[in-house]
Amino acid sequence: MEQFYGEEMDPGVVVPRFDPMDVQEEDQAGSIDHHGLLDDGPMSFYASDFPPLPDFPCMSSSSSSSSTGAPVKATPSSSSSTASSSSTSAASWAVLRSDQDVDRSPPVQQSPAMLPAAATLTSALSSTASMDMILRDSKLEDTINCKEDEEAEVALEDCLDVMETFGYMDLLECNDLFDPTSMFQNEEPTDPTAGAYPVEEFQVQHQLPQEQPEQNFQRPEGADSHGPLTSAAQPYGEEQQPPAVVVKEGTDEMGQVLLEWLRTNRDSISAEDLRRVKIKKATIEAAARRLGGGKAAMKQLLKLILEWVQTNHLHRKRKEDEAQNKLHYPPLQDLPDPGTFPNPNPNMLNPSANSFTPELASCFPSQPQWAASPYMTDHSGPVMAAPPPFASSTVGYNMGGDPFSSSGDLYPGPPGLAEYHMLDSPQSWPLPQYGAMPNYNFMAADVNFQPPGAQAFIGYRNNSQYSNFPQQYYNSGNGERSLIRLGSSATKEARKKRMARQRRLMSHHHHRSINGHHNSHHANHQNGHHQAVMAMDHQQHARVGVCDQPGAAAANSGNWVYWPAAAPAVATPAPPPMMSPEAMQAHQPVERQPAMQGQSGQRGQVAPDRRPGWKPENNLKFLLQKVLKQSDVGNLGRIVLPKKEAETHLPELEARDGISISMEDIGTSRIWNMRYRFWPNNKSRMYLLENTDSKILAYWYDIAQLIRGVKVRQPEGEAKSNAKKPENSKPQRNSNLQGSYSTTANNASQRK
DNA sequence: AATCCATGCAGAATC
DNA sequence: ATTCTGCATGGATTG
Repeated sequence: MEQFYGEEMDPGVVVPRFDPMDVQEEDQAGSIDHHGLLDDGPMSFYASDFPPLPDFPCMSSSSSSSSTGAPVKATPSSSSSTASSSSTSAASWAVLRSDQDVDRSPPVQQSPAMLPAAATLTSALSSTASMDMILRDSKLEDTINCKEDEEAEVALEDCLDVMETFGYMDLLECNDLFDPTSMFQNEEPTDPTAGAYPVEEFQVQHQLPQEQPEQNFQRPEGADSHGPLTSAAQPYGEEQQPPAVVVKEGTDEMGQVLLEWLRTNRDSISAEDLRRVKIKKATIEAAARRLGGGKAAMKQLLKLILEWVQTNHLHRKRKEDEAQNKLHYPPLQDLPDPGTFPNPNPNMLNPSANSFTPELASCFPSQPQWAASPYMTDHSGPVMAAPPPFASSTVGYNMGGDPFSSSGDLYPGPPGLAEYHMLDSPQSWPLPQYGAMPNYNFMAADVNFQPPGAQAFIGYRNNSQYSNFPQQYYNSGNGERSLIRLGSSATKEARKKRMARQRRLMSHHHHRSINGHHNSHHANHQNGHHQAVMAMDHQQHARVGVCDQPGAAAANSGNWVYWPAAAPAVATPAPPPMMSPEAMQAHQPVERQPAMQGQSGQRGQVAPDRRPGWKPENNLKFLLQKVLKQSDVGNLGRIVLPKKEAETHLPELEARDGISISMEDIGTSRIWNMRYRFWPNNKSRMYLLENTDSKILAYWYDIAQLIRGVKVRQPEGEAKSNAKKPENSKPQRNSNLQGSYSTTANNASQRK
């Protein structure tokens, strides 16, 4: 549910009830035109993710009909939102993407030996998702040059953005993988269509002594001899000619870059290292396009890739060295015991394989974020839903800045290496893992992690739900197995950086809208002009959001809902973890984010809708929405739901007492327990969402926060017993929802 | 006319 | 006395 109110309105003006039909186009256009923020900041995805209000297929009649007064003229105004949500969302998105791609990706053509590195790459690329995607080529160059001044710092973050872009792009959406090891293939490219993928133009071949006489790649011992590098990575001793770089016509510059890089790093980078790097062609293409396209872009991209390879490799080597000397160092923390619990991806427990050493990531200052992700313990907090057994030990990174939780303070600080878990590779989360974690509550902070399959969530209990986040067991030290949420960008340092930059950006935007925001905010609060949205993915995750801006209703053909409470236009610093709602409200930026289409977009293009916020949300299925009425926001703690939408998209209710639903706050990971029920009304029903007490609503209003509900699966047996029976001739129910709700109230006696 | 739904209000439950 | 729960009413909307 979200609040809507006009922005940049004069103080004290009573905000007419929002009529999304009147503002959608202008709002969108205005937002885009005036702010040009489509590509800015991780926060932007909030707005972007939400289709326009009128486009919701289930737009409650009350929403439009209840509009009173003159339609709010959409002003290309500012919007606000908590930075926390965006941060967390963005951070989690990478996880989602990474895992989500598991499903989509056909069996990756990787040899087992390649998996770690490939996974590392994938995760590393993806794990930058929490960063902005501002990309400026000039700054990228600065990044590559590793400038140290402040401007360079920004540039470096932009560099990260580039890498982030990699992650955002279809890393694994198609089968075509760019294999850097192809650079070491000794045969000429045979595929005439290879030219379609510029990167493939790089070909490193043997025997071009005139170009690369001194190259001497040492093949690591024990390295497998198969794979694309087979011929290229043949052991060659000092007397052998090393692989040489063959620069095809038209790729001289890139070839030179590669050659130079090879020369520079020949002592630290082996062919084996390169062979392990696999990037999808589509990703390369997309990244190149994002960099401006053309050879220059490819050159930059190559630099980035090579830098990454170098960094990763150096880090790994360093870890290996540390491993050799580990007896000299006491363990920082209890390391997960791979033997204690199955870990589908040993890399998850191998920081060296999945993380970067910050100090080594000289040219990628953001990499420490990738590596040092101290996944914060995500406490469910004193919410309606009792913390599940493992909630307190659930570890995750939460930038949410939940004013009601201490999640922000749970930031564990520099954790031991055991907690430096990089994003896992798509391969890291096979289906069985989900089934193996019943009753673990996992608080998703923001973005959906799309589990490999719906069946993976079978067995969830009430109030004990998996978030759509990848998770990883680890030994908490007390014998309990805990879950590590695989997030990204979790270091304090990284957060400081982001916040610093976001402050700068905020200062740029804040002045334009702060007055209008607050005034309108309160006005709407008083008038109950809020927008309620429920959405869920096609499996078991539901969301309830509160939006306070009509602007979210930009023209859009989206068919799912991810409604921005008040998406900031730019990267916004996460509010202090313990910030009070009031403080958070004041803290909010007020730039309104244009709603953007969430599903369209061409592969490889870094279109707005391809940005991190969208993809995960594509899994959401619209449920319903309504403009909250005064009675909805009163102290009765109940919201009347549109009957049609409720019956269509929500589980059919056998008993009037309905079922309980756990909704997750997207920004805070807080779980709200609500009850979905109905009242008999004449010959019909009234569907309500109860337990939406004033505290929750106030919370929503104050921070304009999006509430996401994560539906709870009930145990299989219970789910079966509660299998919905057709009642009368109700509209077809969403079968996907069945079993996703607990039915604690189903057995409640009818009161009359 | 049928239906939806916002909300007032009565009765029950609780403090 | 206050709060909670649930029903009933009537305006608004839809067909």
